[in-house]
Amino acid sequence: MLVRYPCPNQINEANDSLMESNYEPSGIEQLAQQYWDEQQTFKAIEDPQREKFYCLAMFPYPSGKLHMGHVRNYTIGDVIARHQRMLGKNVLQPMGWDAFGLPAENAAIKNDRPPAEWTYANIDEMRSQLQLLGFGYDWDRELATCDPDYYQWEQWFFTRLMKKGLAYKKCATVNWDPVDHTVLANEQVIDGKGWRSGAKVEKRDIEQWFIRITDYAQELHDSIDQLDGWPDAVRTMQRNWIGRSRGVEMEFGLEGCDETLSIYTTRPDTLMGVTYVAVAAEHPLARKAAAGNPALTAFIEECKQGGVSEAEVETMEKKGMALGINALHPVTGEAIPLYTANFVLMSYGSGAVMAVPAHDQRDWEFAHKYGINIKQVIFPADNSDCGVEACAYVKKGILKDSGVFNNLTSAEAFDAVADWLQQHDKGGTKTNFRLRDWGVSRQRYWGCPIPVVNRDSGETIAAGEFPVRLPEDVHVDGTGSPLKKMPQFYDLGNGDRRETDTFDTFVESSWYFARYCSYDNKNAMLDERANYWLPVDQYIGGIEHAVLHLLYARFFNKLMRDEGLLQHDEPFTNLLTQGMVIAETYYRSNEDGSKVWFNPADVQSEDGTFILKSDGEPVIFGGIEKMSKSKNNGVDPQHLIDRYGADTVRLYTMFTAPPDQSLEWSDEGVEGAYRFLRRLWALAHKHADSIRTSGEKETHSEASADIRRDLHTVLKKALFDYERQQFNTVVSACMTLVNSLYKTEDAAVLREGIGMVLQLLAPIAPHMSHYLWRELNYGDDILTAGWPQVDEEALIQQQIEYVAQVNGKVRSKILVPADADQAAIETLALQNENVKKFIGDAQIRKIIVVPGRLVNIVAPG
RNA sequence: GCGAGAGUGGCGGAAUUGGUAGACGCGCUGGAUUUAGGUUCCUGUGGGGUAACCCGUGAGAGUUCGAGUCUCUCCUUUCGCACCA
Repeated sequence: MLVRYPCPNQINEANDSLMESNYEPSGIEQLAQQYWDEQQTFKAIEDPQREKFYCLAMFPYPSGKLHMGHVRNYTIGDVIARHQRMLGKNVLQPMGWDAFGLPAENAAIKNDRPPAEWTYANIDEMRSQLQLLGFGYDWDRELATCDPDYYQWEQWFFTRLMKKGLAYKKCATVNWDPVDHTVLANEQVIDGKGWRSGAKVEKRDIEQWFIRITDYAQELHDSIDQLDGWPDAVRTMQRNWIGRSRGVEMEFGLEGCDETLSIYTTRPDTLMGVTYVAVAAEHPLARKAAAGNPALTAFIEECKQGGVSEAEVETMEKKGMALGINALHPVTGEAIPLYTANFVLMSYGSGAVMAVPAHDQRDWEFAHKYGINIKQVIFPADNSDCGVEACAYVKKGILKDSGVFNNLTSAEAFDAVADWLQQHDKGGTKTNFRLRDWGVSRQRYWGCPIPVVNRDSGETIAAGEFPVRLPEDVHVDGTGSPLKKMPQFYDLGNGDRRETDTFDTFVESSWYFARYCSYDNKNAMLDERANYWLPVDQYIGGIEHAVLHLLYARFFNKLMRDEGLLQHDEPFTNLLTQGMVIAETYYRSNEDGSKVWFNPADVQSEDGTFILKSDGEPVIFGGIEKMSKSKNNGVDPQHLIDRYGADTVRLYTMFTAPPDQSLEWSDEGVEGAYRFLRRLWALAHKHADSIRTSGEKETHSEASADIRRDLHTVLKKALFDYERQQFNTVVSACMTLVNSLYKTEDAAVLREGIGMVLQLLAPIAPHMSHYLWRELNYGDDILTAGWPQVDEEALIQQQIEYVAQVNGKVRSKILVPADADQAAIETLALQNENVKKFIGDAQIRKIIVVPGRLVNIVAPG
């Protein structure tokens, strides 16, 4: 009997062996998963004697069903985890749920169902889909961020930060929907209007909690240098986001009052060219000036409109209005007009900027629009012509018309201006960061309650007991957080009111990687096990998280370290940023300009146009976009698993594109992946008997030696590609191996080659690899069978084919004995007829030999 | 607006990192098997040319014996921009 364990789908087959039938994935996938289950293969146990490997893919938001982006993300993670396991490491690969967030509230409004219920149902559905795909998770460690056992530690930790002064309250600007009376996320602001009400969104300042990430800006910036396992693009983006800059901070006086206005600039060399100062519309100076000035009042009202996102603020039309008050230049004492402008945000720095139109393009455009003076003070060092009539001169140079700073270079002027300000007690140099403190308050229900109590006296105190439990039985109607309507939640008596804001969900995702290590600890946030597993050896997730999530997680790691909970400085040693899964989009326009999107599966191409299968009428091609519900271009992984099995889905996502590039969906491509697995299955089936009984390296004819050289050459490349995580070419290599093996009948070579393919494929298509490994008598468990090794002797060849070039162009190919020296190679090349022909009468200037590759004869004619 | 990427056959992509451009797969051509369709197997497949050869990696310049790869300019496109996750 060949079947070692029962298979429910195959019991009615006439033959007992699955090997005798066509490739039928569901049976072998169930068997393999059952085996891993029984063996507890993926249960992670701390063992200081073994080298650990912590492999983590970013946990999903439980939005409903798994989508292809998830499948891709978790397949990459599982391939890496299984590969490391086969290399002998003690692997931890956990899974959990980033379960708080806005979509649950939207679904609650739509379906009149509490967010908790919806979330837990989604988690159940998605968990079973992940299990179908055969991912090797230690499910004992599963966590959900909406579980009080999880978020109580976050609440406890926040109160520790409060005690250290690392958490504090201040005013910040939010998007306000004046009709729904609710705060909107940037995502909910569409063209400056609320997404549900359609009302024009306003800016509003409210009190919120912040965490002092700026206290760690320097360390977060400097330790990027240590992250050499991260893509350069991500490191650069983080560096730019933190935005360390050296500049000067100074005080501008105000005409007719004792107060001063603090302003920071990275270009103090242009200080003598300042011709106006702009403040935010919410700035006290602007409000004061607006009293009794209807035009200015109206303008300030207008500035309140629109959203708060930086992209929106930076791309809108720049507008301003003079306040009729003057600032005083810190050096000359000259009166400088004050403006209020819509692009200056109150919650940004001091809410005021100095403007030098001659040397900053945005200031230049603003000055032109409002007829403000433009004063050039920087000139090119080489005296070349550079007027500022057409645009600002933004380069550095020599100072003129700058009083005591005349004739200095920009660099010299930087220090001279800073010194002057310092001596006159008006400012000095300052290192600044673009990074702002992290606002963590959200005026939403489905999140972790911020564990503080507001007292009648205005005092705010930390909660004393954890968890501060979020009530789950609620009704959400879209007009603000239900918590605000629940005295049983917030009213603590004696005028004490529990905070009804919740945390930004980025707080939960900033420390989950550590909690997996101490998942069952009821008494502490983390324990010693965290120091065994951390840092995460391989982190995998979308490039869209390059800045925010990854920066916050790095920050939290350092906070936890400084609380004594962890030892290491950085949470993620290696980072792989996977690309998106994209597909074609098709639509029809409605009369009102809105679009109806059709799923690509329902569209077919006919004579270069696209038609909907159901009605035969044309649809418009909308480009290739990220798979999404809104564009209706998603592919349901469940259908694919049902039809082709998990191995085909996994193989396809690995084969179609390298992990870090976007993956364009193709139904034909899935067929191709399925075809390859069938071809491998058929090859194994054809030779099953001889493979089972063959020893390795028994008979080797010359033809077999050639095939073995091909096999090991391809294996060498595949092992290299595993190391650099380029899995698409690993799959290519497996296809090449199978193609080669179809050309031999040598049982020993077949046994060696098929074993090689199964091992290379074990991380990618684990079910079939597991099954065939046992069926063909290679061993009990392919995961514990080690990792294939290249036989260097098999690679040796007597003659090497060289490319013969003349002047860099390929003219011929020559066979060269493997031990030939440079002179012999040159001679062979020069003897070649075609090479001779192309040299002709020209004089040979140089001959370049690249060992093992090519010879290039330089003979320009 | 600011920051970071990406452009290679009909399509997805490869090129051992400056050394034969197009591996592997999809699609397509022709053939075999099949009652037929499907499956499977074999063959060919960047463009031009009878051929010798010539031209080809978004466009244009540059460095080099040699450039898809390095440098500069431009074009197109994707991602992020602090309350989507």
